[in-house]
Amino acid sequence: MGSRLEANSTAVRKRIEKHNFDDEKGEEYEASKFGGFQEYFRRKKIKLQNLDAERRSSSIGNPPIFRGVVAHVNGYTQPSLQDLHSLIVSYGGGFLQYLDGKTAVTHIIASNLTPKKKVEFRRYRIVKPAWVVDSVKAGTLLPWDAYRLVDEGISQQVLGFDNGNIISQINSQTRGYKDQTDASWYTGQVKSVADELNLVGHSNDDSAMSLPNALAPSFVDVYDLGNLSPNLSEEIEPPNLEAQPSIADRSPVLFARDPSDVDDESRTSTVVAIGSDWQGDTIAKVTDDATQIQSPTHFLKQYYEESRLHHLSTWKAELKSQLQAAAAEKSFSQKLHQKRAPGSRRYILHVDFDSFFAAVSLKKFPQYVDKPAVVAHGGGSGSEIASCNYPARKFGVKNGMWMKAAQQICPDLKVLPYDFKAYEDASRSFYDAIISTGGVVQSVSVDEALVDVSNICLAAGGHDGKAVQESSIWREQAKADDLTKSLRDQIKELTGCAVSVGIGGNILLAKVALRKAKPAGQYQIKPEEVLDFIGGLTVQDLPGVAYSIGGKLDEIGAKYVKDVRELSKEKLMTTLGPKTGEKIWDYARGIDRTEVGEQVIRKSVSAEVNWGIRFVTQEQADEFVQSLCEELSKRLVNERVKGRQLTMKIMRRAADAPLDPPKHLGHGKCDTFNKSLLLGVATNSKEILGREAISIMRGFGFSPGELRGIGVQVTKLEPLKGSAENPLESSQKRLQFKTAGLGTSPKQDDNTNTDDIESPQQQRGQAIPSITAVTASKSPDQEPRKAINMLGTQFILPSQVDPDVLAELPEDIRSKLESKQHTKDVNTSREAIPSVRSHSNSPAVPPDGLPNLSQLDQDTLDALPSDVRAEVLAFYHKSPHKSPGQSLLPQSPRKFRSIKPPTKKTSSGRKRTGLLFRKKQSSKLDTNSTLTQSNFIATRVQPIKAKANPDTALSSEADEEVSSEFLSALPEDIRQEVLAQQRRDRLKKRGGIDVAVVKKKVQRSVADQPPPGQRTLLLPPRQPKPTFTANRLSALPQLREAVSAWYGEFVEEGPYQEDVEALVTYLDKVVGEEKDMAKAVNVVRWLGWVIDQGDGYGKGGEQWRRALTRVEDGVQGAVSNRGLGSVAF
DNA sequence: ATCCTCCCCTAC
DNA sequence: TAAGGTAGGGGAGGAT
Ligand SMILES: Nc1ccn([C@H]2C[C@H](O)[C@@H](COP(=O)(O)OP(=O)(O)OP(=O)(O)O)O2)c(=O)n1
Ligand SMILES: [Mg+2]
Repeated sequence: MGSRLEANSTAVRKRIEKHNFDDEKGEEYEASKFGGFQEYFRRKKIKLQNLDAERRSSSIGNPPIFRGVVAHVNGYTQPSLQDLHSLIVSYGGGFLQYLDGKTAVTHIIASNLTPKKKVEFRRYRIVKPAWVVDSVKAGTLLPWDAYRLVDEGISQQVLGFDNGNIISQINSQTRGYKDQTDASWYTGQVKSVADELNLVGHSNDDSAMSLPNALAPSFVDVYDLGNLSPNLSEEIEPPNLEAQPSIADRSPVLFARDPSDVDDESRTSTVVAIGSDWQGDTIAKVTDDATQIQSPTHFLKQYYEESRLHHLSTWKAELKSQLQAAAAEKSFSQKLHQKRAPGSRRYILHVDFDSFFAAVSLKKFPQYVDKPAVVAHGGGSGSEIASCNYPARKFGVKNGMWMKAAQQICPDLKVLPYDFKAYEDASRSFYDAIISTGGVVQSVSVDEALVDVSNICLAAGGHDGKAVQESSIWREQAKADDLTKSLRDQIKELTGCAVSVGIGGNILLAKVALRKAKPAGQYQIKPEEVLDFIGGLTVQDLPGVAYSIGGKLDEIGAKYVKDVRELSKEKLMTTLGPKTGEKIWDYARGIDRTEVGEQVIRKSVSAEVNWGIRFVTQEQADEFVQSLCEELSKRLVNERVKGRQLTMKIMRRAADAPLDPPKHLGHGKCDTFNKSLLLGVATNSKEILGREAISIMRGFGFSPGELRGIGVQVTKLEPLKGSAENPLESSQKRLQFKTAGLGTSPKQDDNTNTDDIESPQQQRGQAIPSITAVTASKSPDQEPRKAINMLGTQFILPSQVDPDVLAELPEDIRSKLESKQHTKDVNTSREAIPSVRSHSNSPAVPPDGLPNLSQLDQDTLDALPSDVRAEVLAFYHKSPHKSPGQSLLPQSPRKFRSIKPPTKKTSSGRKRTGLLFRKKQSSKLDTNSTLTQSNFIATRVQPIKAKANPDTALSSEADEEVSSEFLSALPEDIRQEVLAQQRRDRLKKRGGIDVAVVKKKVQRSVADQPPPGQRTLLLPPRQPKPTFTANRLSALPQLREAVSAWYGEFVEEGPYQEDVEALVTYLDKVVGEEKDMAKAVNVVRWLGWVIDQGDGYGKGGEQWRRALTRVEDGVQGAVSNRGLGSVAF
C-alpha cells in the first residue's frame, strides 16, 4: 500500500466521517440536472454517504471498530454487501459503493476474485468478509492480514472460506436429487407447520438435528435462537420410512430468507448471523430486503436441480438424442428400414403416464392416492403445481396452476414433494418397455412417447395394409389393442404407475385418442369414427392450438373442430398463416402426415433463469451472466457444437409492476429485451460468451435491481472440430457416450479462437453476411488459415485501434471507443438541446390521476370527432374540476388489455430498425491495420429489441415510433422538437425521427444515465429509409369487424354510450378511409378503456380485445422505448 | 420467390 | 415463500 494511497484514504475517511446532515438540502438532493456522468456519479456518491452518516448516527452505541477503514465490497459475499455495509458503517467505518480509482479505499472485501479483478485490485488490501464479522464479534478490529483473500503469490481459485470462519458462510448442504439415495435420506420426521399445510414429506418436515451438517458453533454464538426456534416437537409417522423422500437441502437460493420464518438451521445459516449482535436490532431490518448471498454458480446449480421445467427439457433432449442415435444406428445397420408402401394404414400409439409426477410421488405416500394431491415445491400461494392426481382434477385443479388458485377450488390439497430421481427411474422403465415393442419410437417427453407400430399390426393383418379387407383391418386393430394392453401392463408392472394409450392412424389421432383413454385406459380411434370424434372436440383440444390460435379460430366462428370444417382453407390460411392454416384444415379432417421418429438436428442451445433474479449491484448481474454463460458453454460442449450467434434475453420489471410480484421471487410482469450478436466465428468458449453477454447486458443500461430474468442462447450451430458433421454420426457418438458411460471426452473449448476454426479466410475482412454464406458452405478446399485472434464483432466496429487489439476488448469497451470517434455527432445533437427541463412549459396536469395530456396522442386527439375532441381538450385545459365521468380518457395503458393468455408472461413486441455501421464487404481488413469510418457503410440492423408488456406499455401513440409515455418524459422543448420533426417527416412521407437519437437525447438530458455503450448510440442522426414500416393493414379490417360485431350487440345505455358510439364510428373512418393502423389501435384502446369504466360494459368484447392485442403486435414503435431512460446505479 | 431476423406460440 | 426452462414451428416483414 503506497503512502499516496494512504493519504488519499485519510482524506476520504475524514470526509465520510465528517459528513453529517449538513448538506441535506445540498445539491445532491436536488432534482438531477444533467451535468455529465462524472457529475452524476459524484452526486450519487454523496448521496450514499449521506445515508451512511444517517446510519452511523443511529447506531451510536457501537464501538467504532472500523474507524479509519474505508471499505468496498466486490462481487458476491456472505454476508451480503448490504449487511457488510451496515456493519461497517454502524461500527464507525466508511464505505464506498463504487471503486472509481480516485477515491481510495483501505480495504476491499471479497469472497473471491476473478483473475482480472485480482490484477485490478493488486494494490489493495483484499480481505474476506469474515474479517468484518469477526471483528464485530470480537469488538475490535482484527488484523486484516489473517483474513487475506489473496496470499502473496498464491491465487485463490475457490471461494476462500476458512472452516473456522464458517460464520460467514452458508452452512447448509446442497444435495441434488442425483446425489440422493433413499439410504441417505433422512427418515426421522418431525411434525411441523408443514403438516398442517398439507405439505407432505417436504424438507420442512426435517428436524434440524437430522442434517449431517449441523449448525456451525460459531453461528450459534451469534444467533439468537430464542424466539426463532421452530416447532419441532411432535412426531409424525411417515408412511414409508425407508423410502421417505426428503430434500434435505433447504439452502436458500440467491437470497436471504425472511428471518421471521426461520425454522431450521439451514435457513438460519444464511445472512442473519449478524442480526442479533447488531445493536439488538431486529434481524429483519438487516435482511428484510432480498439479499443476495450465494455465488451465482451455486445458485444456478441449486436452481436447476429444483426446476421441474429444466428437468423436463433436459430429459427430453437426452431422450431425443438417444432415441435418434439408436434409430440412426438401426437404419444404418439394416438398410431396409422397411418403408411401408405410401398410403398404407398406420397404427400409432401415444403412450403417456397418468399424472406422472403425482403418480410417482404418490408411491411414497400411498395413503393419499385417493385424495386430491399435487406435486409442488411448497404450499405457498405462488408455488406451481407440476402435476395433480385425478381426484384433484375433479375439483378443477390443473397442472401448472398456482397453489393459491388450486386451494381456492380445492382447499384440502395434499402437497407432495418432487422426486426427480424417481421420475427418471420410472421413465427409464417406461422407455425400456416401449422400445421392446419393436415399433419406431419418438420421445415426446419424459413420460410420453409416440410409437409407430404399423409394421407389427400390418403383419398381423396378413395383408399389405392397403387392401380394404374387413378381416385384415380387424386383425390389425386387434393387434394394436393387444399390443397396447400388454405394453400398459408391463409399464404398470415395472413402475407401479398407470399409463394410458391413444391409438390412431396418425399422430394427431393417437394424441386425441389419448385424451379419451385417460385415465388408466386405452382407446383406439377407428377410421370410420374419425370425423365424428374429432369434430366434437374444441379447437383447443387440437395439438398446437392454445390461447392464441384458439382465439383466432374463435373469432372466425370456430369453437369446435367441426366448425373449422365450415371454413375454407383460404380463410384459415389468411387468418392463421399458410402453414398453420393448412395444418388446422387438415386436422379438422383427421389428417396428419407427420411421421414418427424423424431425425432432427438441434438448432440452438440456451440457458435462462427467470426466477430468483434480484440483483443489487451491477457486479452481481455481471457475475451471474458469466455463470450462466459457463453453464451454456458446458451445454454446448456436451452437444459437441459451437455457434456463431449469441442472443441475450433480458426480462426487466415492468414500469408499473410491484417490486415483489405475487409469486415469491418470481419475475412478475416484465418487459423483455432481446439482443443478438453475430460472432465472426463459432464459439463455445465461456470467456467469449460471458464477455459478450455481459457487454450486451450492460448495453441495455438497466438498473440491476430491475432485472428479473436473464437468458443466453447460442444459434447458428456448427459441429465441433473432431466431431462428425453428420448429425447422424454425432448422435451415435452421443449414444456411445451414454451407453459406455464414458466415451470420448467432449472437452473442447476454443477459448482463444485460434483453433478449431472451420471457416477459412473469408472471415477476415468480410462482411458478416458473407461469412454466413461461407461458413454455411463447407468447401473442403478452402484451407483454414491460421485465424486471426478476433471475434466477429470486430467487423462492425470502426476504430483507430489496431483491430487485433480491439477484438480482444469487451464489446462495451469497443463501443466506447467507437463512440469516441463519433463524439462530435453526439455532442452536436446534445448541444442542440437545452438540458434543463422547462417547468413553465410543462404539460397540463389533469386532476384525479388522469394522464397527462402529453400522454395522449396528438394525432388521435386531432382526428377525433370534433365534439369529442373539444370535450377532451376542455377537460384538460379549461375545466380542471370537471367530473372525469363525463369524458373518458385512457388513464393508463395497462388497463387496456384485460385479456391475456391464462398463464404466462405476456408481451408484445416492438422492434425498431436502426442503422449500424458495418464493415464494407470490399474493404481489406487484413491489410489495413487501422479502421476508419470510411470503411463502413450504413446497414440496416435491429439495434434494439424491446418487447414491452402491452399492459404497461402505452398506447397512445398514433403513427409515431416514440411512445407517448416516452415523449412525456422529455423536457417540453425537446418533446416539441421531436413532435415537429415527426410531423415534418410524415409530410415528406419518410420515416419518423431516428429513434436512437431521440433516445440518446432522453438519456442524456433526462435520465442522468451514463452512456450505455450500446451501438444505438452510434447511429447517425437520420436514416435513409422509413423506420415505421410495420403497418399490417390487413389486420385492420379484422379489428374493425370484431369491434363492429361487438357493437352490433352492444346495449346502448349508460353514461358512456356516446363515447362508445363516437369511437366505433371513428374507428370505421380510420380503418376504412385512413387505413392508419396506429391510430386505429389507439381508438380501440380508448374504446376498451371506456367500456371498462362502466359496470357490465366489460363483458364481451373479448374478441376484439384479442384482435387488438394482435394488431398491437404488428405496430412498430408504439412502445419500444421501454427500457430506455433507466437509471444505472 | 426465397432468405433471414426477430419475435410469438406451443408443449412438456 | 420458491426453484416461471427450453427447443422448434412458423408468421411478419425486410433484404435480396
Ligand atoms: N405445466 C406443467 C405440465 C407438466 N409438467 C410435468 C409434470 C407432469 O406430471 C409431467 C407430464 O405432463 P403431462 O401433460 O403428461 O401431465 P400429467 O402426466 O401430470 O397428467 P396426464 O398426462 O394424466 O394428463 O410434466 C409440469 O411440470 N408443468
Ligand atoms: Mg402424462
